[in-house]
Amino acid sequence: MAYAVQYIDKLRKSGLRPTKQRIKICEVLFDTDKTFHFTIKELVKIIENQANIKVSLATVYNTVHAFIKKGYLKEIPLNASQSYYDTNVTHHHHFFDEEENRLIDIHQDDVDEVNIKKTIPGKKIKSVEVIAKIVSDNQSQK
Amino acid sequence: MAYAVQYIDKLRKSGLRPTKQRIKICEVLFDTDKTFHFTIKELVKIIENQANIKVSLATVYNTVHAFIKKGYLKEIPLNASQSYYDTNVTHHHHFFDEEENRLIDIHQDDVDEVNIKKTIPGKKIKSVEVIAKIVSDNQSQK
DNA sequence: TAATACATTATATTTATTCTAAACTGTTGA
DNA sequence: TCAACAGTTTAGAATAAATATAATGTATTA
Repeated sequence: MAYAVQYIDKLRKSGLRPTKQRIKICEVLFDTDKTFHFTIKELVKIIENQANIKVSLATVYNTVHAFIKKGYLKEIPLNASQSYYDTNVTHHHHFFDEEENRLIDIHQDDVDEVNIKKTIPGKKIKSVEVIAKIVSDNQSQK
Repeated sequence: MAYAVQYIDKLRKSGLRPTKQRIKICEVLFDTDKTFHFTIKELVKIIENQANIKVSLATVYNTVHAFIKKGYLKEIPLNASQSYYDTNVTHHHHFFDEEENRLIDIHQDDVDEVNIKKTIPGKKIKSVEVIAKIVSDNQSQK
């Protein structure tokens, strides 16, 4: 309950009324120093395991999307059957291990700033994401 | 028919027998200087409009996936409901215009080489993709 | 050219996501 | 405080992309 006030604020700023379910979602997402990656299904499972509150898929989808729109969460661009989300909304990038279906953060400091020289008339860049796919390194040859 | 021999070769190297349908798919994908982006549905539509050959979704999926595995096509990492593919398999990046659901190439020359300092034990980098989301630039303030 | 192994197809299945509509709850103002 | 309203939750239905299935057809080979 420590952060309830913040969560109510976050929800209101996202245009959502603070309800039991939504506050529970906030607790799972933001009640820790550590950021993490998740899918909707995983988030539902975490909530089920942590609380005696029942939350429907629809509510979770709605809330997550509202937070993304507001910038409190980020969707990670990937070619996976499910969408992956990130509680870390600071500027950083990702490794994606397709063999293990695992995402790993790459800190901003570990990549030089991506500087794109090309521009598109009437458009501005909203975000720049680097996705580096990694695979098992079965001994470099020789 | 000009490139039939190449296509048969591409198919065989991908572990596929050259059939009418698959050669038609090759013609649509590779019978031009220009590279392009496509979804499976779009590809099926192009084939239907160009040929009197009927090709099922399943065949198109199978063939496209075999080509991706072999490196003749690339899948573009995105959060869209459908998968987007690219006939340009050279090293380059993309703008994604979410408002118009449109992909635009960014040539290698228009981005500095992305140099990732972090490494993951036992893993090597297979590919590095930059996705820059763009939105309408409704006048920069002031 | 016959036998075999692989392909094609229509259709069914699976699964993530979105939609719907009925029941419920937070909010507002009297 | 409470009634009325607007927004919310939910189970289940709907949608749609992608994959699987199995019967029929075709390329390959010896």
